[in-house]
Amino acid sequence: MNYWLVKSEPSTWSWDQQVARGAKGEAWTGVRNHAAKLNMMRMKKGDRAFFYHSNEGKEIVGIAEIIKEHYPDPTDASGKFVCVDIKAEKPLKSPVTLELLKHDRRFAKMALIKLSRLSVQPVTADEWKAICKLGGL
DNA sequence: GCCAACGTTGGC
DNA sequence: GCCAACGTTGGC
Repeated sequence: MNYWLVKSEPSTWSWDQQVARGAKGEAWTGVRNHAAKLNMMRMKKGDRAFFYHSNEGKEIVGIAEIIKEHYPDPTDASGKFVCVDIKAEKPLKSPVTLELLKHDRRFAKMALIKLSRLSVQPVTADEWKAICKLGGL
């Protein structure tokens, strides 16, 4: 299984809204960046992704599961970009903030720290485990 | 195909 | 609200 991190501004699409969608999940649309697109194309059904709130909160709030692999983004008229479907799996017991990650050397290589604008990014198994632990899981 | 101008993201 | 980083666009 591979691990990922996806970002959303809570004012646009929040973890609570994701949870409210339940098992049917929601299409993760609107990504218009090729690096992020390539990451989405590498996602497999059953992969897990951290759900990060950018701008407001700036913290990882939950874990989502990829339930449908990439297909053309219906919100993209050009047809060049893709989306995947994800569903909320479970929240972190305590959110893990960007502040915390920045001050822990284990996460210094994460795209979240180094490439702050990349909205869909890979997470290593080690990073995944460490963040789950920090989040109380 | 280069590069300046411009737009967007997202932390601060 | 500012600005750094970085992606995209368009003139040449």
